[in-house]
Amino acid sequence: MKHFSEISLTAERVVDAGEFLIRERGYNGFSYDDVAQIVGIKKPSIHHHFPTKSELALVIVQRYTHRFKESLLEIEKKFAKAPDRLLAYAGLFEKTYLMNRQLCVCGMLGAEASSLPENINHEVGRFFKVNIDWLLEIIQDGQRLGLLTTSVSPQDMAEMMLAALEGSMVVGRGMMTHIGPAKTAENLLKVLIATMTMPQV
Amino acid sequence: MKHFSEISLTAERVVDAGEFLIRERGYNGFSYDDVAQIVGIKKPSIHHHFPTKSELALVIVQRYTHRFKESLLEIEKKFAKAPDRLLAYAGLFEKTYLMNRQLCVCGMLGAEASSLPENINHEVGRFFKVNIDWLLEIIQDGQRLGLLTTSVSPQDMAEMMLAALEGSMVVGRGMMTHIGPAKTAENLLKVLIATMTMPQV
DNA sequence: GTCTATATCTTGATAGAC
DNA sequence: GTCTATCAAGATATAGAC
Repeated sequence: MKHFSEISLTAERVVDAGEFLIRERGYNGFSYDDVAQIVGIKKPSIHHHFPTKSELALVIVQRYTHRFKESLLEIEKKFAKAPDRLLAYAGLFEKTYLMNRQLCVCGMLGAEASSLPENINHEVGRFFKVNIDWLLEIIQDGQRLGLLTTSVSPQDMAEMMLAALEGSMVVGRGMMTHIGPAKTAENLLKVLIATMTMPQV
Repeated sequence: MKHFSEISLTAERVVDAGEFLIRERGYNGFSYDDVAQIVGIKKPSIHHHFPTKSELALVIVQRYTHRFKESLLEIEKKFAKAPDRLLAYAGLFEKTYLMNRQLCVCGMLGAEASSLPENINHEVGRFFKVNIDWLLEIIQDGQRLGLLTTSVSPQDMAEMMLAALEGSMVVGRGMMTHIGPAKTAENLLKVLIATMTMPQV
């Protein structure tokens, strides 16, 4: 199977369409014909670029993770303090969520995990690990500088943050309120910003 | 369509199987044949009880929400303080999540919303509203008594809590770590428990 | 690379006998 | 209520011409 960085222009449009459909309807909710209609070519042509659906999904997730990592580097360049970086991080999810409430590719695939090919699950796990690891570093840095509370371990805080963001999109889809990743991160940050902790009686 | 409280014994087993399959694979990930095999009758018999798939799903969500509300009342009886109630609340999700990482029915359907019949989405929205409303009351109570921080509005805190719990199951599915609703709630509570807030310099 | 044609299987759903 | 038989549609996938 080809790496996502060396595929043709048409193949890239196929991946674009596939990513959109996964965000919108999930792996079990779209077909090769849906992809074909978006790209504007026939079904067998999609198979020419990606013989099986799982191969297509795999490339979609790999490219998604790769791009996400690039965005994380940009955030580190652009923002210095942990709270600002975390807000910008939430902005990555918010960006696509604002487009018709599109889910995170791996949020959707994570939910569907039990009915997905194992190689896809593995790749989704990698995405989450990349996220947790990055958050971990940012949070450790923030705690060291006294910008974030130390009442929760960096690992736990990272997991909590990711879970809250992924969940805000899922819940937001099912409701009419304005809940979403940006708002959720903003509120979460309010309680994660370091304060002199003196438990009440 | 019959109300879930007045269906036959067999129909109830169909709903049981359907709920399990939605939690496990999602609406787009199971078929009437899957249900039939679990219940131990043939496909047309399933149609006899629930003519269409969306009707079945609707009853599943309605019963799910009803049972969830009952559990919420039990929590209020059993626990007095807001933090304890919130931990018990997370326990409701943890209970099924421990069984092979089963998702919340509405967490799954919320993710799939864009490819679901509108009446199902409406019912899923109702479930989330029930949750937010209940959390809102508990949190308001906790804040009044000084048990929970007031640095976030009750509404925002309720949404954050629900999002974090739903998300923890989605992310937990895609990873090998022990992330899940109970652990997430525990950590979230650590930063939501009221403290004398004195912002650091 | 793209197409038409086709194979094969699964899906949600119905007809009608018991 | 349950079954066998069947349907029409849609799914993933392949063969082979252009």
